Amino acid sequence: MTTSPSAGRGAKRADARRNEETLLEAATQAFVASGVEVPVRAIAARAGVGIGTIYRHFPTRADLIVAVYRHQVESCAAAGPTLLRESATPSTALTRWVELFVDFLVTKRGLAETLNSDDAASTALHTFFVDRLVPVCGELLDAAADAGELGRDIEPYQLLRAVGNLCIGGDQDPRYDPRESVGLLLDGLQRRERA
Amino acid sequence: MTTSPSAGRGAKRADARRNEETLLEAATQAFVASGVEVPVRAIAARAGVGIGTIYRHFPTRADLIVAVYRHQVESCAAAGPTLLRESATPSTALTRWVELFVDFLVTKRGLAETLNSDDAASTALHTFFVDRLVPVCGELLDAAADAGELGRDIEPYQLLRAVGNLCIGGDQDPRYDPRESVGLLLDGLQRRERA
Amino acid sequence: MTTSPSAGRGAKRADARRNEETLLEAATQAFVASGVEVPVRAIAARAGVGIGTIYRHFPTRADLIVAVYRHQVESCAAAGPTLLRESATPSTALTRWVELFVDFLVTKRGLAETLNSDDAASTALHTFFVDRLVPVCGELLDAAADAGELGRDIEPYQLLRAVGNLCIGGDQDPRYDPRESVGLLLDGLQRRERA
Amino acid sequence: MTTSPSAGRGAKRADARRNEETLLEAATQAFVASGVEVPVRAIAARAGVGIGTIYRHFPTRADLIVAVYRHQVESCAAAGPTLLRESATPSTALTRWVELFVDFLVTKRGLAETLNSDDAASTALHTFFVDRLVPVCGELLDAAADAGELGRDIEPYQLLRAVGNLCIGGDQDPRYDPRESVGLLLDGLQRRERA
DNA sequence: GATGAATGAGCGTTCATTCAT
DNA sequence: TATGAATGAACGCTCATTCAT
Repeated sequence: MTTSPSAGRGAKRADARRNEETLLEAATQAFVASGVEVPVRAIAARAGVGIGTIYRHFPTRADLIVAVYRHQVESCAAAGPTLLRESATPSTALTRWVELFVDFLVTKRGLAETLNSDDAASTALHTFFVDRLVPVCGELLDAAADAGELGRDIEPYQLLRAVGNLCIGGDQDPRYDPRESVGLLLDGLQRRERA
Repeated sequence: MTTSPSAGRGAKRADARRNEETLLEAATQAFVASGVEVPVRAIAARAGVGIGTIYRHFPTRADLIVAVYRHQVESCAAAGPTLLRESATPSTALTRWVELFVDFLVTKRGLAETLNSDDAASTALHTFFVDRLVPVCGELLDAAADAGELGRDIEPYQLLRAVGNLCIGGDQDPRYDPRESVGLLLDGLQRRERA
Repeated sequence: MTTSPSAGRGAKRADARRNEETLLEAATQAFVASGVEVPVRAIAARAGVGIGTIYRHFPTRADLIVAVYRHQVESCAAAGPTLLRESATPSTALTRWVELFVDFLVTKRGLAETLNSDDAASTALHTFFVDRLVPVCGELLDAAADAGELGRDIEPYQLLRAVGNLCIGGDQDPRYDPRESVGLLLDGLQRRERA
Repeated sequence: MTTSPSAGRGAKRADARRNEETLLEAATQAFVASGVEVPVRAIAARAGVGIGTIYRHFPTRADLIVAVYRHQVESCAAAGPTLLRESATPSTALTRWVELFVDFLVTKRGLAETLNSDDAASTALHTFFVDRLVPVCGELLDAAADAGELGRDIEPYQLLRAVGNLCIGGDQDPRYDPRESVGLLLDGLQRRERA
């Protein structure tokens, strides 16, 4: 983001930085169009750069995916405390936060699927999501529990995984609505006793 | 289409039949070890047969997958009416049936994932599951609704997909328990009012 | 399978003979439908016999092809002397005989092509044709030359190959007519002097 | 589409260009040795390059075949008008042009055969030949007809096919001489009346 | 730093041929 | 003798990854 032309050793940086931006945009589009498993070539072509350039900036596919979604994951993480402050109840904050997460996932074709793969690239991606979102989710769950609004104990990781899973295939199939599923899950969470 | 094991009028059938069993076992193991997308060669190697043998018995990957899981899906489908008869309430029957389905899915690594893929083979598999299980699930839901035990309307397909999704990655990761997720979902289903 | 209790060693023969007939018919049809390169399996399927049966009767593809066309090649060979006797001039006999040969070839999809291949099977086929037809063609050419009706000397093998080649692809392509080509060739043969 | 060897603005082009040459040479040799149906792997091996390199330069087999023969077909096409100008009579020009075509075909083992195949690659090749050579042949035929030197009407496509067919197997077999066959055919073409 | 040509392992699939039944 | 199940080499093709320019 530093545009200062004077910088000296920063000169190349500006170029590289811009290239990286281009790459991220292209990857974002490619992920939307073809899923995160899209061939690297396709991303390079979309960005109008050589394939080697991708590998220079992002040695593994995970690096690229993480980079593409970093901002949004950060936003989502940041939204937790905010929602907690601004919502009427912790439970409402939790619901709204989960909805944010779902909105994010269902608009990223193939992302939820990839979070469950077990190749090296996907594991790194998974780790990134977990590291950033589990703590936030934990705070929301704790607050709701402290307020006595939760009928059950649940680990934040368990909840995030459940929500993430429910989002898989959420586009493409008109007979399946991830939001409805997540709604049920959250209802179950708040229910005090079982039949 | 005659599957009766006694029927074959040819002498060779016994041999081929046994080979097919071997193949199915190998495929089952391979699916568990590497998911249903495992290369055909790997299955052949595991079974100790030539690659052509696989193609003779199962011309498409979908044929093989369906064959591998047919018995268990049929069992699951058959269990629906039985549970409905033998359980104290339709709601209990539904819960138990879903648990059967979950038990099936979580012990088949990669199966739940594959149900969400969109290549030809996976689509056939998906269709097979849907055709057999959606009607059964629908009966159970209807019975529970008629008994006033359901707090929400839900389409059987939607429920099955949600449950199936929650089972993804259910083994392998000790921090995630699909049964807990499904329990929450079912609780949410029975909940009458939302917070 | 032998139902005649009396027959002795001739009993099996009849069966095998009939089987061979069936095979030849099936092969003939298959050759027409898909060319002589049709997979062995397809011929077996068409004949309703096992694939092993083909290999028992016809160890190589050439054996089968030769068997299929033997009758017609023999007929063609036999027609030479007859035409020579019955035609007004040797030259007319030659023309008519070539026309017979052309009629044979253009109705056998892929046969003319195969006569030019160089794998083992095709070579055997080629040899069979040459052995039977070259002498006949030679007699006709000699007779025409003796009658002073030929403007040029030509070896019978050379002529047969030329005619055979002109027949390649004679079906299928409406823009090419082998008979016209052969007509030109024969005209050229009778022409006395060149421009 | 720019084929000018100097034009490339990238440094790498020279390298790739040379590699393409190598590929074309290897393909030419492989076609001669085994026909144009030679496996792609064999061409790659002959060129000493990876199989992917072939696909990079020539996405389909047809592209490769056309590339291999383009220059010579173009030369042949270009020779038509020249011969017409420089020959004593249109008929002589036609004869010489056909001889050029024959010289080309008989030195490309398997090429004439392939022109008659019907797979996608061969069809493309066929089309390329037809598109380039039929018009030229047509001009020569027209000129000869206008000069009253032709005894027969013939379509240029028909003539080219006949000549092409006569060249099949023209090497390899010392008993068959395509040039003699073509000579007869051309004689037949000029002959005014039939016996 | 950027490029994109080259690589080659790996995939699905076909089919001639063998051989146990 | 007939069968057809089994074999496995071979093919076309894709694409992640490396590396010379």
